[in-house]
Amino acid sequence: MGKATIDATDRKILSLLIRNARMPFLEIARECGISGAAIHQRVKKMEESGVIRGFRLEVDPTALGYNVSAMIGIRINDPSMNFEIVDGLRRIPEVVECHFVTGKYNIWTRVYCVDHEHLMHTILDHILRVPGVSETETFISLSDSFGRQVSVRDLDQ
Amino acid sequence: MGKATIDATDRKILSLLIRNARMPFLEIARECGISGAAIHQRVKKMEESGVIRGFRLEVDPTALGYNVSAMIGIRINDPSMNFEIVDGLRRIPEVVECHFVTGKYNIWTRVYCVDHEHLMHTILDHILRVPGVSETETFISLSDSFGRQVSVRDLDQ
DNA sequence: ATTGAAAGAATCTCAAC
DNA sequence: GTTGAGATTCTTTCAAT
Repeated sequence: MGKATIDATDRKILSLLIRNARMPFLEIARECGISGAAIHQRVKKMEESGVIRGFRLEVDPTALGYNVSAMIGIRINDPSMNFEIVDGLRRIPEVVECHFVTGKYNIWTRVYCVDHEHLMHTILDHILRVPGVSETETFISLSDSFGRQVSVRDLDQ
Repeated sequence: MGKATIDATDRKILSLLIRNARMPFLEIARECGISGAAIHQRVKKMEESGVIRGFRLEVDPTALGYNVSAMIGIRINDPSMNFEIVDGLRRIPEVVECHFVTGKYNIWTRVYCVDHEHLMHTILDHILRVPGVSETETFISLSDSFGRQVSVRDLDQ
């Protein structure tokens, strides 16, 4: 478990909100067998403690015109510039994810682009021009098979 | 743009809901300068057309006890088994993302585990035992620098 | 598509346990 | 932590434009 203490009721609340983040607290209350006020209080507490990072809309990228997605492994030539490099990547709107990783790449990113030309432009004119970035390797995503949240079952059992 | 037609008002609605998926429709209505009923109707339409995939709670995985995340590139030995392999991966709860990609890996996944032992167990006893999977390469995520949705600005302009 | 109106439902706070 | 009650606000539908 993490630093914040999460009980079975909290886990049930989380699992319901993961399915539908707009589920009314009163409906959650009926599912959990406690009052709406208690749900309200527990959700607020989990927001404050950081267990809940936010309520997000999931949008189909293709509906917004983003038809190409790719994973890009990045090697950097100066480990002391980590934060500057991430900041540089953050300024590129096509880059939607960024992680430091172990192994042959130093940074792993995911980008969304309109088409292949846009992807090429994003890599050559933006990612490779971030100071400190030395090489990239691109894996074009042919289809998203699935994406979901971590499971909320009780790991302590 | 995608198949569904999205105008500037829809984009504004999406950008507000991406920030906070529980934002009341009446508040969105005030921001957009149209009625709550119109927002309600537009959101419902975007849900039906698939532009909106869902309203999701974003949870901090470490709060649930998942302290290790990794990207895993997978090579498969039988391209005709694609769907069976994805189904096999879907049955592993630790696998939260799965995409077909071009390049040296055929499938790219992301996993969340409690610790390194759990990660090793997940790879050796679950992922590598999915029929059709031949090799894996693991990149442990040292830290998530950022993660966000695609930008909703108008690409047509 | 958008609107206002109206009924029903939900949110949020609070004093009390 | 939990509760019920109450004031406020939101959701949802619908007939009309």
